[in-house]
Amino acid sequence: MANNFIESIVENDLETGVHSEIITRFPPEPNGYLHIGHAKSLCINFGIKEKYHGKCNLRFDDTNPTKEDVEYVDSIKEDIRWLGFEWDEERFASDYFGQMYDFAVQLIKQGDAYVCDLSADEIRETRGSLTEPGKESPYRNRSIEENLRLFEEMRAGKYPDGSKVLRAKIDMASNNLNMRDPVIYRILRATHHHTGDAWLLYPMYDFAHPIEDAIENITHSICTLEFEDHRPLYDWMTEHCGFVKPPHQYEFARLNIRNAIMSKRYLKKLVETGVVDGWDDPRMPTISGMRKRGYTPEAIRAFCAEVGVAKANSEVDPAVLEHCVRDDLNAHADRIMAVEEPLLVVLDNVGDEIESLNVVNNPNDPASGTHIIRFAKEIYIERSDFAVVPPPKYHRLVPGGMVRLKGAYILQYVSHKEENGVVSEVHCNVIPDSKEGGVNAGIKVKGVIQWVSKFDAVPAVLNKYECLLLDEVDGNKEFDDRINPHSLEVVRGAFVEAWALERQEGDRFQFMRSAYYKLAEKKNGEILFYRIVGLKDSYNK
RNA sequence: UGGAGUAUGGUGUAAUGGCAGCACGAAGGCCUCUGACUCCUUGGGCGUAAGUUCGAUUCUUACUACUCCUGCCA
Repeated sequence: MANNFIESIVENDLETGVHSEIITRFPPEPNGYLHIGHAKSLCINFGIKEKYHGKCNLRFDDTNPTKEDVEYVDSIKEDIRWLGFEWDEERFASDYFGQMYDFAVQLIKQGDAYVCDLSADEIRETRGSLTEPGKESPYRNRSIEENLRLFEEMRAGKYPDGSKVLRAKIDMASNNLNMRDPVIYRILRATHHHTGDAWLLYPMYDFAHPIEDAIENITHSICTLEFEDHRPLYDWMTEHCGFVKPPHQYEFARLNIRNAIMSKRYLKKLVETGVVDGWDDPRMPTISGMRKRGYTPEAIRAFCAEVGVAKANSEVDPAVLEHCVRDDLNAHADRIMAVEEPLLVVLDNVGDEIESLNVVNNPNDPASGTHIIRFAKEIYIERSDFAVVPPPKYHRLVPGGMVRLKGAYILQYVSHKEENGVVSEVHCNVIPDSKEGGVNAGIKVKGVIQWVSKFDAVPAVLNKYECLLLDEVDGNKEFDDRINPHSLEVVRGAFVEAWALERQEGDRFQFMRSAYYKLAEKKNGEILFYRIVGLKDSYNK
């Protein structure tokens, strides 16, 4: 059953025998890190591979050496693997530079391409406008022999950068600007990250991409909407290069998330200007940033499935993404307890002994196992979990009230101390035999709160990263006015279970006082948590 | 009259010439050793106008709105 219009096309092609095997491709230009928008494309292309038992190639579309770098190809591969996708062939567009050159020669011989001496400015000026046709280049009707010689000389380095280009000879009067004799080769003396200095002639996307697809026998070349106008040129290219069973291009609307920065250009600027720490800064909507912040591959893939594929431009509510993360973490993340703003609770009827308690790692997942936490006379609870004057419907500890310590006993209020109007200490008694399974375990209490033993608490740093947001105040499209990076808020004085220290880096944790967190790194003996996403809070709203 | 594309609840996305479904969000409630989750309930939609038809969200036309297109970027 097709989930979207592209899958419908694929299924139809399969049923009618147009294709017996589906081959897609993911063709990033290695000029930046992958972001959540790429995840959508990944899910579409690899999703088709998986669903219809086809293939999907990873191809680096590296036709512009001035913008590309190996750092990016490495990161892209890492991110795709992390998301759980396996590509079939791994290629570089630059692997085909030799073949592309031959196709260019073929076009020249067919009279379908010519060497043009116009400058970039002149080409722009003679291209016409949206409403007016362009003017034909004075070099348009050079002889095939002359074009062949000139093109060979361009390759040999006889001409300086920008002095000559190869153009497809199509139609300067076309309503589609892409068909007005598009440039297909330019001279660029730049060292290529993959081919070094082997070439100083580089093909343009519109020429290269259909050829790359055709060489790899791609059946469905899926790209974003802005390439719709390029499709006639794509088809012209495969036809004039003589491919008998050419690939076809299909377009979908790119992903937009409300208030999130999704443009690679802007993301790059954030990195270069030092607004963020790097492409993997937890505030970045990059795959690596989201990974660092604690998002799971499963959550990201679920999000892409939820968002769907269509041709209408839209803006997804970030709440959908947050829901997908919560959903996955709720099912799979181990729980620990933590308090952000500690309040000391002294248990008057507890001696100096330490009691080990066995608690489940994840109540939703029996296979997740258990771990030991230690209970003692002095514990910390969250400051907001005690209220001298409770607001209506308060479900936590109040003077005269009872509350359960998660994983341990029921607590009964005895007294509290205040300094300058601030609660400094609370005294309670523990209800005997009120642990799970105890005779008093069934006592109805107002609620359940988290706690950490004072002697066993591990100091933690909570990094409350928030997403980078667009400032919507005036709708100004200018970059600098729209970026509104939330400042990093580090909360010290927080404590987590000692058990957290024993965990492996990269393990996922939750503590659900008011948010989800992931243990991100240990630094200088401290544990660093990143806040991923807020929970719904039916009390505070 | 430049060309191309799109239009379904607040958001995203389906299906269909005949009851418009799902998810997120929202509102209310039950439950709870996570005020989470689960569960229950509620509200909310086919851009406008004509036409074809017994019947149109679906087909046709016009209109309107939005997006993309004048890189030797991809």
